[in-house]
Amino acid sequence: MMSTTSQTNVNQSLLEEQDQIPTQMGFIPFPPNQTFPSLGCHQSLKPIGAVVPSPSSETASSAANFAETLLSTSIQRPREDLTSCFGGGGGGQLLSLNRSRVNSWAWEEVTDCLMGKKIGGDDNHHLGVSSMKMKKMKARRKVREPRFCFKTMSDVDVLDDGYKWRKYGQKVVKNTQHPRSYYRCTQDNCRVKKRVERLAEDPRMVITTYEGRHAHSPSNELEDSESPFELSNFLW
DNA sequence: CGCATTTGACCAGCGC
DNA sequence: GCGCTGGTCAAATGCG
Repeated sequence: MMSTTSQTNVNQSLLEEQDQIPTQMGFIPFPPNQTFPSLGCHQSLKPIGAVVPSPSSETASSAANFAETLLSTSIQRPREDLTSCFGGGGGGQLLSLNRSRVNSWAWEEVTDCLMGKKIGGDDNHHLGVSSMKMKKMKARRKVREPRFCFKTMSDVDVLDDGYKWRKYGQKVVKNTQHPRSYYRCTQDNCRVKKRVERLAEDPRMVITTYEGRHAHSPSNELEDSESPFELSNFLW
């Protein structure tokens, strides 16, 4: 457990660190005193902000809507507040507006997601082994899912979010001392992935990035009395 | 023995 | 065109 004072300090330091978020996504700080029950967080886990694909000015309001959808399941936050986080309120410079070519796909698809479109159709299942492998190799670069990530103050790397994950890779990325871990949802028809890494500047901070939508409910029936319903809402 | 994790290799995308 | 980097695969290994 950490005090409110130290949590505030963390939030302040985060505002300085936002430009160093690896994916250069937008950052939405959570209210210091709020917990994030829909993530199934333990008390030791302190989500302090969410990161979404960096919005351009014309899509800032959509980003706010997106974030609102994600966050409204567990915390109450005025819409105007969110909008200001994305620069829509003027002076709310709480995120990096760099929209690199690398993550532009993510931003566009998040927008598609907001519009209710289905993305990432998965019909390439019946292929010969070698060609399938090649298809996979190519597809894995082209087919991208909407992403959402957040920072968490935690001793443990992997959040207990109610879903079962299988680790499929680990990589030391440039300019970081801590390896990035890659996880995939263990459900057969679920293609959701997540990446977990620690901030180089502050190893106490864990950045978890979710990619894709869950096509099922959380695997473990949460004894958590909070609200499994909210959980499924949040993690798609 | 079955499942999860580790880890080296491979590939595609990107910048120069 | 080449080298670097991130993301993924899959065989090897570990663990219950």
